[in-house]
Amino acid sequence: MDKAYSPRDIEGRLYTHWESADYFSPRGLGAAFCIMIPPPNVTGTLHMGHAFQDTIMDALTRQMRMSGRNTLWQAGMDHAGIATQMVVERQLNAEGKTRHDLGREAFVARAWKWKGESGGTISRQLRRLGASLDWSRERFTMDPDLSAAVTEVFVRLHEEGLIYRGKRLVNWDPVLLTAVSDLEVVAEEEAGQLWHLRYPFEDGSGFVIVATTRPETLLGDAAVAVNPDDERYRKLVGKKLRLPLTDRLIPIIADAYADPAFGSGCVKITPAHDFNDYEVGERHGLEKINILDPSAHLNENAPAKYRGLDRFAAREIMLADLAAAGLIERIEAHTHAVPRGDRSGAILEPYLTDQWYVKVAPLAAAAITAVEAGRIRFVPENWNKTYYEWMRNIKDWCISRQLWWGHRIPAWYDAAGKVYVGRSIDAVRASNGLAANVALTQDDDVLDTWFSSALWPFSTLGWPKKTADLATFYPSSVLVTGFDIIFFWVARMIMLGLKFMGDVPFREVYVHGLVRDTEGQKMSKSKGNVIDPLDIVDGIDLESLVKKRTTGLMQPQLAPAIEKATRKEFPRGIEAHGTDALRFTFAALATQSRDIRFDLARVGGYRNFCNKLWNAARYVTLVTDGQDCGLRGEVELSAADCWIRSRCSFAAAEAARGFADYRFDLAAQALYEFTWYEFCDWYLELSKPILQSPATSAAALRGTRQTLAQVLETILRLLHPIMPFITEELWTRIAPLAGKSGPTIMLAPYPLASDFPRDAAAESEMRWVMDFILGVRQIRGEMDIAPSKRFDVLVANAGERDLTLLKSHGGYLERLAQVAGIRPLAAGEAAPQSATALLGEMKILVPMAGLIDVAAERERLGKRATRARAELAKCHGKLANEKFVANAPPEVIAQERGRVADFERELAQIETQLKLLAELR
RNA sequence: AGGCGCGUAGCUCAGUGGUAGAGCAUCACCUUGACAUGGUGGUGGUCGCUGGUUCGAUCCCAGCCGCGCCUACCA
Repeated sequence: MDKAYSPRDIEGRLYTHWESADYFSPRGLGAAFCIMIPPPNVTGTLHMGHAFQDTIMDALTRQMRMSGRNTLWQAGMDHAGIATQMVVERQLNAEGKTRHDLGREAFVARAWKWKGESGGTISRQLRRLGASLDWSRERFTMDPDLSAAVTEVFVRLHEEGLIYRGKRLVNWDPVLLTAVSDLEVVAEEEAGQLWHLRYPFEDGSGFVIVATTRPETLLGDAAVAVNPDDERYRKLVGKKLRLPLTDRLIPIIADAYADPAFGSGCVKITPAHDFNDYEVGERHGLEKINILDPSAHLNENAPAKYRGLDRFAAREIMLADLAAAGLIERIEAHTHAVPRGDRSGAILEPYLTDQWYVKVAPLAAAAITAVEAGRIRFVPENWNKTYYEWMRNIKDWCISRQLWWGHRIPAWYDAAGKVYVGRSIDAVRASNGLAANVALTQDDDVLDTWFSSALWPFSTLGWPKKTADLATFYPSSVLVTGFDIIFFWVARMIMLGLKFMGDVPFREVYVHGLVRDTEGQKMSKSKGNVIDPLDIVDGIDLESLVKKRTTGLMQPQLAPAIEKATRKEFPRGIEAHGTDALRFTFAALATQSRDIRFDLARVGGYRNFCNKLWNAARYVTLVTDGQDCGLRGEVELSAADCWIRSRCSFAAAEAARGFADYRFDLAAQALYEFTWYEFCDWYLELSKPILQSPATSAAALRGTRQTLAQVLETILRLLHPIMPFITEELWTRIAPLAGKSGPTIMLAPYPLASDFPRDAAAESEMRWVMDFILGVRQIRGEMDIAPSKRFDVLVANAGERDLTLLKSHGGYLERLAQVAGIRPLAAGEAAPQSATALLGEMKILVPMAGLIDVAAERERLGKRATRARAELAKCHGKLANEKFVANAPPEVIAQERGRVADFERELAQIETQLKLLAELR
């Protein structure tokens, strides 16, 4: 074995082996366990969020697979309507073309071609991460059978009246030229202005003042509203106003929507361009005057002067005209939320169009009940509040998109514009008695990507066919997701799963935090703080990293700042850490927190852990390979052997608990600590004196060798879900030594706490041994005695147990404490001038002659005395409090009394010692 | 405006109604025969602030300060 762990050499080889051996497919005899991967965008590349999430899913999947469950991690990808279409359009733009130059059919063909080229990227990256997805079942949301599921759901919902088509205001993206759902709107506070405009009375007797942030919309005004309770304006209701810049007259109406406290108390009502105004317009039967075309240029309903102008150009000219007419009362600075499209970044317009909607309320009611009844459990549980909050206020879902890439809406129109919904054009003709010669044209729109995503838990398993897979794997066991898509995806899967499968799509939803950079910033290309997870795995030099971060920016002017920050943060680029170290880091970072600040230093620490494990295995191999490991023959276990076996049982319990509670951080920590601090730091060292002593019996040799191999083999299995590669590599070497066999660690059983016996006696015995060693080390460390310096240690005041333990463990003590010899003081023998450590009643003495400076030892003891006195005072304070003694549970009081005794003894001994030092000076 | 969350060592984070922990960083010593990606021993915290409940609060409750996220928004 090499001296250092080198991940690069093994990762690719092992993954290929696993996949070709078909280890990822369901095979366990136990109950089904299923996770549906949140399908990544087909043309996407792996980012830190994916890597984190997929590590968690893989860890769960591997742990369950090892535990004998019939385990499926469903693979697949999403067609990502808008995102993919934008990418392909950008490619076309680079060629100087638009999608309209190609036409729909050719454009869609081009998108498929791009899917074919780029669609493999992310699955290759997932393989690098060690993700044990069942690739043989990989699905794509636009596969024929998944598309059929989409159509089926659409048609059935339509038949039940839960999908309808209607003309109403939607959030319109004038750049992408499509409607988007409420969820795709991001409203950010932006600095703007509030224009206070004068609307003159028809009779010229004055004016009212209205305020607006979008003055150009006045061309679509249908009224001005005042509050019915507003004394100032009550008399004006019904009067007519002359709408500026037009020749139209609009009425003053009374509506509670107008807030008397805001501005003048008068509000302009533009039913076709504002969601609130739309409602007011409906109440008052106002005309909806649409003044914009789809690209947000003013249309034929605007006065000729402004017609054809972009909304913002028109605004400037109109403001100038208003100013010239003396109709601007004042202008004030005003910050307000501006709605932008989450993909395009364009300012959205409320726009009057025909769209398809899902009537959500009935679906939401069942979905709320499912969570309330505990049929779905959120982890951490608090997320159900967020879920309820949204579900109880949910509005109808606009599902049509004016795009070309996606599932075409299964609706056809005849010449008269009558709409027919059906599974196919033939089905439509058949069920409506339409002859073949009746012209039908299909709806041009496609469905929101999230519509097909919502079906993912059952469409991937063959629905609407009643398949064996559906029977086995639906509902899936757990959904692993970020809170950012609870509304987009989780809620909709629950609604449609309940509707079409009659059961929840998953039993639990594990909601993890979002990966951010060290500063807590969201990682994004434009911020230039993105880290490619595979660059952590393979390493990347600084120049390549700078280049990666600064090319292809939407705003190239940011490049210098990004370059500077990158050079500062990673002066030497990023070292290679290997997949396992990255995965372990993700597991360790998987706390319940919402934000996960990614810290590269931590990966370094866990890379070291990999190396530690590697070298532990190297040692175990060295001392056991070719030796008798007790697989046959008599075996005798030492106290140390029993101790580490007992500790291993605890570690297995901790790991199991961590996995069961989705506390991967705690599982990772428990395994890290057991492996490093107990197995490596102590047990491997304890094994050396045993294995090297000529006095050790053959049975005891077998016992220790067997324990080394068995505990290490168990550690490997415990760690495998988090660190699949190194554990597999080492397991193939270690398993035979531990008497285990099998083709792969992947299918070896996950360890149980009951695999090793708990042994309280051995634990207490070894506690004594370790405390002894620590006591001597502490003196050595604090007294600056060179590690190479051997000295004799005396013990005083040793009890019977101390003497027994001293006798049986002398070998460890001398070796691990690096001392020449240990001997109890004879009866009546005077202790030489010594530095001391305490172990219960017993004193450990390190004679000072030639080793220790009196002043230094006095200082050291003084420090300890101070600490002990402070603790003692606290304990005394508590015990002096009558109420404490009266109310605290007896075991707490007993514990407190015990502490008093301990500290008092320690203090007394320290003081004796100090006095001794003073006398001998 | 409503909802949710956070504030613990220099940094990133665990944690518990009764001795405050880890990783990284830091200091000292050490090329000991698994590992310098290592070993040994240290340094470092009035657990955001103020009250309350309690025998006892970093933990529970209330208020405040600071920070963040989500939802809905006054034109």
